[in-house]
Amino acid sequence: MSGKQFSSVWMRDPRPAKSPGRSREEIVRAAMELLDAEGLDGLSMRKLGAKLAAGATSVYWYVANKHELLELVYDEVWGEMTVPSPEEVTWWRQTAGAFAHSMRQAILSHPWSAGLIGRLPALGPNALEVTSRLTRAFKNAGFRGLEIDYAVSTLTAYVFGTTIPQVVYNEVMAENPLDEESMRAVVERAAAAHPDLLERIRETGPADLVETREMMFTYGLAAVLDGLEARLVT
Amino acid sequence: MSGKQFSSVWMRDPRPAKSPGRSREEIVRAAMELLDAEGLDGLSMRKLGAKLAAGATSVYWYVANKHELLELVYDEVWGEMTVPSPEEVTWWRQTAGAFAHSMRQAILSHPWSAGLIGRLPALGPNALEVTSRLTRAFKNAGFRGLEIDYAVSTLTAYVFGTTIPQVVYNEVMAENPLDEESMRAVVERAAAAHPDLLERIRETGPADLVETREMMFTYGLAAVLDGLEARLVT
DNA sequence: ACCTGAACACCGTTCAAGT
DNA sequence: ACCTGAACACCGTTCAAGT
Repeated sequence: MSGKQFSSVWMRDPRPAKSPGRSREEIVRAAMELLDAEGLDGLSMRKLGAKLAAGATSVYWYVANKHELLELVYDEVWGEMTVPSPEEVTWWRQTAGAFAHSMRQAILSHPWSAGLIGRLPALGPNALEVTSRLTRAFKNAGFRGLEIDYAVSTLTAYVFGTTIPQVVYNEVMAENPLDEESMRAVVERAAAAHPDLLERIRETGPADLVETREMMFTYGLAAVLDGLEARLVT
Repeated sequence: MSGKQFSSVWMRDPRPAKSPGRSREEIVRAAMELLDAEGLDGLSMRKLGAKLAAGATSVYWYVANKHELLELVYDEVWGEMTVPSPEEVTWWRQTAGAFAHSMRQAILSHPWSAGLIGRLPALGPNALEVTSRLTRAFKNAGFRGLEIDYAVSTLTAYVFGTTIPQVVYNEVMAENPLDEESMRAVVERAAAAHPDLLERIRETGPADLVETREMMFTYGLAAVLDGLEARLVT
């Protein structure tokens, strides 16, 4: 396949970290600032070095390569997702719903993460923590055995699957100098061969409205949770 | 945000295409072969030129830049997804299920597409065709207004969300020289702080078995369709 | 232990020049 | 109309050398 070796950061022991010089945390923080400001393509090892007021290659002392660095920042995004504790919330649907919204929010806050999801495994400590808490929540709800896994992956799949396209859409809109009207003209021209789509677009209105997006997300989420609940009752 | 201009291929008129020299189709085909063989990082404009027995930059005559080329190959993946016609299939769940499986299969057949999903909009003719057919299918099923959009996006979200992590997982496994047992050791070490996850892993067994994956996909799909159906009946 | 600079092998893209 | 090669401005990464 893609010849290069992989080797995740999470599969090797980290540096001793004596602390006199820079730290891994500092580097990760700087990388995230660069990413938030300039997007995925805006992050280069050289720019990162410059931002740290260091030589272009000093980052390599703390991180084996760029791939590892991306794994680290990706896990930071997982760190912004929250799963309420059983003490805070009693109904499992409330737990699942709160998590889903926080996951969506984390990705929207760091749009570059959408470009990472298809390339990095979610194996960092934060990702594991989130998965673990979700697992416990579904177990407490009464799910058993494989159904726990089904529930967890169906829920996260829904959030990924709805949020990623939205991030992409946001970027197209942001980077295109088209005003709203001519944008719509382009879309309609593209959809001209598909009257059904045209009808949908006309009826929906501008799909970039925040509330519309939020509503669609919440509605689909309810459908997914309903489907899971049906399995729970059976 | 990410300073660069965007401008999708689908938003500008294509070259006249007189046909004496190379063609856009030929280029797209060669690019896909390169991608299938070497993955996303294996595709460079220079290598593509070489594969076409052409100068390194001759591709630029047919395509404005690499981003456009990626949009074109991405839409080819959409071209491999199928939505059964109403004549072939009468029950909407059958249509949705057949589509979901073909979508999953298309992504698994071209793993590099997983790395594209978070970066490109699905605005090509094939993507529109698929979306249009899905829209009609849900409409025929009795969905109305916004619920059609909810249904379409919930379904595709589920497929994206489950298939992408699987592709990534496959790649980690393929590129890691770890045998199955030491791989498991790594995972268990990582999950040591999370007994719930450990239990799940132990109970599930090696998660890379094709049938296990297929089963999980089908099960979660049923849950999603149940959730949609509940909305349909109401 | 940590950081540097030079160097290597690659990129994507532009453009004047060829046919 | 199509293709080329040289050139530009960037990459990620290695490594000997510094402190």
